[in-house]
Amino acid sequence: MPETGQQVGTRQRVEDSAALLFRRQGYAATGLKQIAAESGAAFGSIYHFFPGGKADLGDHVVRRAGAAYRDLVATALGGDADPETAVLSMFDAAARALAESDYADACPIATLALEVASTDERLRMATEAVFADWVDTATAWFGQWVPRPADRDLATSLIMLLEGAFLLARAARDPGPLHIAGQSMVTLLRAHRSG
Amino acid sequence: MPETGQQVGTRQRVEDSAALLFRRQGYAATGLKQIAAESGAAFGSIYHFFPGGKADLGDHVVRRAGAAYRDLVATALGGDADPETAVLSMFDAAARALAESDYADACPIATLALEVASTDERLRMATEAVFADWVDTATAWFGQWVPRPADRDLATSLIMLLEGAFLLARAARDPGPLHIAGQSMVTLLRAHRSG
DNA sequence: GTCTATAGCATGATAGAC
DNA sequence: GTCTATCATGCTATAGAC
Repeated sequence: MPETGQQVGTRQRVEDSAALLFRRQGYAATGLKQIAAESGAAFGSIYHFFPGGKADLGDHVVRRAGAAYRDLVATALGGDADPETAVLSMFDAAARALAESDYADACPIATLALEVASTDERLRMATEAVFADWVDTATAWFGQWVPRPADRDLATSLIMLLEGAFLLARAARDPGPLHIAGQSMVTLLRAHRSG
Repeated sequence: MPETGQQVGTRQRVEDSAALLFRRQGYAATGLKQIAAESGAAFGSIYHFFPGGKADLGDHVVRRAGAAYRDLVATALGGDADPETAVLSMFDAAARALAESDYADACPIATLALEVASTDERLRMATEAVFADWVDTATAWFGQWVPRPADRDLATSLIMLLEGAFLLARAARDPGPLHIAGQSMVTLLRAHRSG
């Protein structure tokens, strides 16, 4: 079934709306009826595309949004030749996007990940796979300038600082933490390049 | 009404159970009936002590658990004379506590903070106040060895690394991120002391 | 594939007996 | 202060017409 024209199918509209709502208000607080209303899909269509119900939809959304955000961050990092400048501009871009969305669009899966970590093993494993993918991607990027195993430690610290900064920035409605995180990341990179 | 003996009142049992459940499964997924059952209190007692209902209870729990966790971290940091050793042992203690709770007890307010950041202004402000209090406390601690304004940047990075590490560690059921975060924090501290 | 209706069960909140 | 019953509403999930 080839896509004719740029029309967006019902399934994708459902996934997009679910991703947006899970990101902004979390998994438990988002109802399937709200997703149906937001996406313009009939309630029954959700169960047509995701027979396993909410958990099935959540699993798909986590993996799809996770891959998309990895590409977004990889693009933000890859544009520059100097790694320190690239790191700073990536955190700046994240800060700008967060403020422009009225502090709603931070990490697409962090809220859900914390909610399900101790309550839903299937969704927990989906978030684990996404974070591992992000760390792998960042490890390969840092590997251009830093030897093992420091590349992986830097990559893990990058994700941790970004996630922690998103948390503080959303709670305070202030982009400041993201800029501090960027500076700290530059300091860590310098220490590992000279050391 | 003086406390006679070490009996724990109904109000505190409700707060304790709510704090535990909010921490492990989040705010939206935790029902008042579950809190009543867990604490052994009658359902109506919750509304007796918290007339504003769930939001009222959540606000109290966030501030109380936030202050308790600040004291816990401050104690973990303050025990040692050497700041680098103190930072490492604090992250080690956090890793141990997390693993021993089967990756359930990480930050007491992070899940709730992300859930309410864009949906409940009163609770968002409660989490903002708690994080600001933590950063202030850590800033004063770093101020013993590092001049302004680096003390505040280090304090913010400490909280961000701790929160990001908790997220990755819970998702992967692995304490590794907390140890990497501790090492990165030591690197940041060294850079600011020599620089 | 789309859409509606509804079952079965939870929720937050309230009223009122004791 | 404690406890129970209940209301109105929401949820996930299912069944079945079209």
